[in-house]
Amino acid sequence: MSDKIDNSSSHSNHLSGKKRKASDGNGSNGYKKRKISNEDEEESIITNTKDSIKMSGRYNYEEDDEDSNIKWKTLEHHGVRFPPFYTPHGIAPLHKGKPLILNPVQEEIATFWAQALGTDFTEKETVRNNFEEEFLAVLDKEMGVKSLNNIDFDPIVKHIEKTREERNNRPREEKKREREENAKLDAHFRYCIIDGEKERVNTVMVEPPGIFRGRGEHPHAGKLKSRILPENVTVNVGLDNMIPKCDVPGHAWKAVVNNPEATWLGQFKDEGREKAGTKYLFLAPDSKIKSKNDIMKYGKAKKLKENIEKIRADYMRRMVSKSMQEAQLGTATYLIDKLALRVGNEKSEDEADTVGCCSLRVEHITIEKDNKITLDFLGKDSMRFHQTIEVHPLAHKAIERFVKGKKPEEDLFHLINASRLNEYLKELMPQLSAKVFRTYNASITLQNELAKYEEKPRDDVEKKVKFYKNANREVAILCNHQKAVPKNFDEQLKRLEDKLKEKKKKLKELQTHKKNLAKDSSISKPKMPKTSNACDTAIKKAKKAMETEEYKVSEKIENKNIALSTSKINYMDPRISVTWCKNNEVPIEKVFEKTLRMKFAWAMSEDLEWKF
DNA sequence: GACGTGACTTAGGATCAGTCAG
DNA sequence: CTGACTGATCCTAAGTCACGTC
Repeated sequence: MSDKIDNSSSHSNHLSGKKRKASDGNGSNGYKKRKISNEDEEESIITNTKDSIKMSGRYNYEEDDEDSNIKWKTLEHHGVRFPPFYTPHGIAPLHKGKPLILNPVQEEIATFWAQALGTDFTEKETVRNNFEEEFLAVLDKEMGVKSLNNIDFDPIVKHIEKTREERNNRPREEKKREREENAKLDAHFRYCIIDGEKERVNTVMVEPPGIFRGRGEHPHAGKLKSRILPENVTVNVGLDNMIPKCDVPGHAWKAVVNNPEATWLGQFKDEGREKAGTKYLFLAPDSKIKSKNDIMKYGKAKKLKENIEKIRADYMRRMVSKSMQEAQLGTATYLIDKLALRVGNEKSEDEADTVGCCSLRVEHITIEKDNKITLDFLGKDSMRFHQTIEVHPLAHKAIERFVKGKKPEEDLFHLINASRLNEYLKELMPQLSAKVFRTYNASITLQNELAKYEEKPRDDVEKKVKFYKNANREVAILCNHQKAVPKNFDEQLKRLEDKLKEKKKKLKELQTHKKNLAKDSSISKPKMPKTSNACDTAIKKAKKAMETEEYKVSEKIENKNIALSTSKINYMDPRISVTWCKNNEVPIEKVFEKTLRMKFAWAMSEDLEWKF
């Protein structure tokens, strides 16, 4: 196979596979399907229909107009990687004390379970029931297994532990070699050529089989994810580009399509799981396409900023409308704006019960006195939102009106939904949708917080970075970005606090020593400065060390369950950070790690005067 | 409108790799 | 040299939103 993509950015016309030939015929449902004459195999090439397909298979790119959906003209890549097939270990679990001999398919599934054992996950009733149902279904009837509880997976667990140990204990060299080999394989799939440019691909491997782990109380947690084979995978390739070779022997892609209206290189679906959606393999965040989308996203948020007064006035007006539906639109928009809530699309019974603004139920809200309300619900990823907030008196009144006479399980905003709300937002500003408020509010919060910084000449970079992180934290809190408290948080904190105590003690000692020295300059103590001047220097240093520790402790506490990274990656316009850093002489790498600097390369050279 | 779904962004946790103190 | 810690990267679930269909 050609390695052109791997090691050069030059155009490759020699990617593996066969060059596609001209097309014929029309197909169905959104794609145009064509057969290619070919000696030994049939390949169907599917081309996106919509408008362009009118032109019998070739796009006339010159005619692309502004609002065309075409995302690229040429796209060439090596397809997708598959995880290795399962190698049976032959260890039998015990069924009622007797070895249960499994075939490789059964054994693989038993091993998934054994791998998960020992965690809370496998103790959940839903998980056990789902897994039991699926596992028993693949066992042979004659085995007579009636319950998961009758199977002892311990032999497999032991085996897994042993192999893990062995793998860990391999010589350093061998591990390194394996890593390098893997990196090489990865590199083969890691890049594509899109519109003549070499770009990184974000994900190159399809998901391995295993046990589905939903978040929160997911009704399907514990079900099986089946092995994805090339027959489940569709690849998207430029019409005149090489078709990636399917290098799993004896297998072939489900389809090869030419869909320049989409940016994915590959997509796959676990046909065994009805409710599972299509998964995609996309480009990396530093790619042109992703960057362009990001720029547009922040552009929209900035536009919202310019119109925010007008928009707020509008939804406040609606909030008091006689029409209940209008009032709900206004109030929901108010909450989305004020609390940075997500819009809240409807969800099915087959998902965890989480909500956003439009799907809030009466049971999620408590009306308090003094214009306050308490919101308590599970949002995306089953993250809890629990806050008591003072709202505008009119909002308070409106909410009282919506709640009246409803049962706890009824919708707070029963006359609207996410798409109705977004429709309304479109009237206010073209392209406006609910999520733009989150981007806007995150960005404006960061900017306002950072603007509070008045440089004290003596502030060093460390202090400035601390200030930045505090601003970042405000945004994370606004967006309710949380993380699990680390398992041994208390120990870790204690260790830090001990260290701080030590530094404090050290400082005290130095200070007393200095006083003593002043009384009697002949005093000499081991490891202590000899002169008053030397004391001053040492004290200064010790103070600094103490402050650093102090900061570590407070950061640890303040970030206990707050995730700063999500807002950095997705919400705060990077130009705010870039310009603040430049204006305050903070090296950008102190606040943006390497991947962020790559993702936001487009923002790195922004003018000092730029404002969100 | 309700509903399904395609394509994309957003999300937290797991894992990996490098670092640092003991 | 080792084990704990940390930051970066990987993984994939879970949202949003537009669009087509009925």
